[in-house]
Amino acid sequence: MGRHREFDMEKVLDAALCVFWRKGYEGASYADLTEAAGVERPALYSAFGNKEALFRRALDRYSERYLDYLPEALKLPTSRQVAAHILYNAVDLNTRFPNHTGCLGINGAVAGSDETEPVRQALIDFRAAGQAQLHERFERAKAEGDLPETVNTEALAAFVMAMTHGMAVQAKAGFSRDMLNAVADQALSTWPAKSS
Amino acid sequence: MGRHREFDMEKVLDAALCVFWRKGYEGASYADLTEAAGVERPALYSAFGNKEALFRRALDRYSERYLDYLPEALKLPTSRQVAAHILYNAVDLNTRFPNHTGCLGINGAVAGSDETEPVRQALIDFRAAGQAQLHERFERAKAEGDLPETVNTEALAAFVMAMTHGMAVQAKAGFSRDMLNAVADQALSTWPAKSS
DNA sequence: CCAATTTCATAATGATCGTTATTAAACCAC
DNA sequence: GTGGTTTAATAACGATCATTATGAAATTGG
Repeated sequence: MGRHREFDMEKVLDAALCVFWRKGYEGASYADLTEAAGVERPALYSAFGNKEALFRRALDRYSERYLDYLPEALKLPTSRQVAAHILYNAVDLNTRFPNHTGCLGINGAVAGSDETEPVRQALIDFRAAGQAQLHERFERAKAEGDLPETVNTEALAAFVMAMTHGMAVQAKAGFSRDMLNAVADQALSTWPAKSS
Repeated sequence: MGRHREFDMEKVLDAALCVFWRKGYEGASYADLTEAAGVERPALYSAFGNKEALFRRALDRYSERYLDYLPEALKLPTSRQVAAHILYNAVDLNTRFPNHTGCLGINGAVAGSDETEPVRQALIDFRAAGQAQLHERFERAKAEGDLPETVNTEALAAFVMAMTHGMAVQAKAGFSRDMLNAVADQALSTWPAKSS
């Protein structure tokens, strides 16, 4: 019994996601969030809890809705294809929406006040999870002979992630899609080949 | 005439720089700044102006005190040495101080509220200036035959900068110096050789 | 030594922050 | 329909934000 909820929680979450994506965790105020969502403050609190909980829900939704290219990439046959798929899709995602360029995993919080520390750590974990999957995939590639025995797969995964982070910063700075694709080309230009 | 200033402006500026370096522009409050500097609020305002002006002064000082490796790098004989000098020195700077890891150019502001927009833009310009110098140096390298005629020097400069940005994010996330050096190794292994 | 001037420290400014009482409206079971 | 329950909207909460009056302390020129 009781009154029915009048708003669509998914739409509200999408609106909040866009605000966080654009302004980051600390830069997004409840005034921004409620305006974007078209809902009053208490509705956000009753539906999602506090700001940190809302951000975590938005981050989850970000994974589900926009990062499907990551599991896709891991299924590709060669490590180079995996990396290329990730980098070019990251460029696409980082430049597709003029209202929120870059990546939530970076824009969300790189540095901030002590109060934002749990969110900053959540984003560190979020990025580390992607890197771990990539690392694992590269280990498999090494076992399959797709990568040389000498390669440092952990560093290689960190390198690919560093590229996505760096391009996300550049996308947020207004770099064009073409420019970022050229940067990705460069990153892939001499992928470690199985020498001998 | 009049009373003398009792604090050292350079030391106060250094203290403010460390706070911004650690918490970013938006995450650094005057409570943080005054505590670190050991001076009261009105002293900061009378000496530097408002928060934005203080940040800009801190950014200038950051360039002078910590980014001397950039002009050093540009003087090196080959483009590969230039890039290597930049990347390894960036790793060193990003991991040298446990209290403020990463890079002010990134930690300062990637995303934020609308109020922080001028500072965000100043950091974009700051990073663009470094990239432009690098681009120019690579153009010279091409003219000297150090780089192939076919290379996209703008994308190459953007690639090196993307690496520094990405590694700065990772340094702020707690990556070790050794790990980041391995990432830099990887970035340089993709360096374009003058084929044939 | 006095007057003018500058810096200092204390404390207050209005605004905005994230978070909730509070009350009216809408719904279901009975 | 009526009572119990959930949501909606208004408005307020204390805390903190960046910024600044205010007045005492300190210094120099006359």
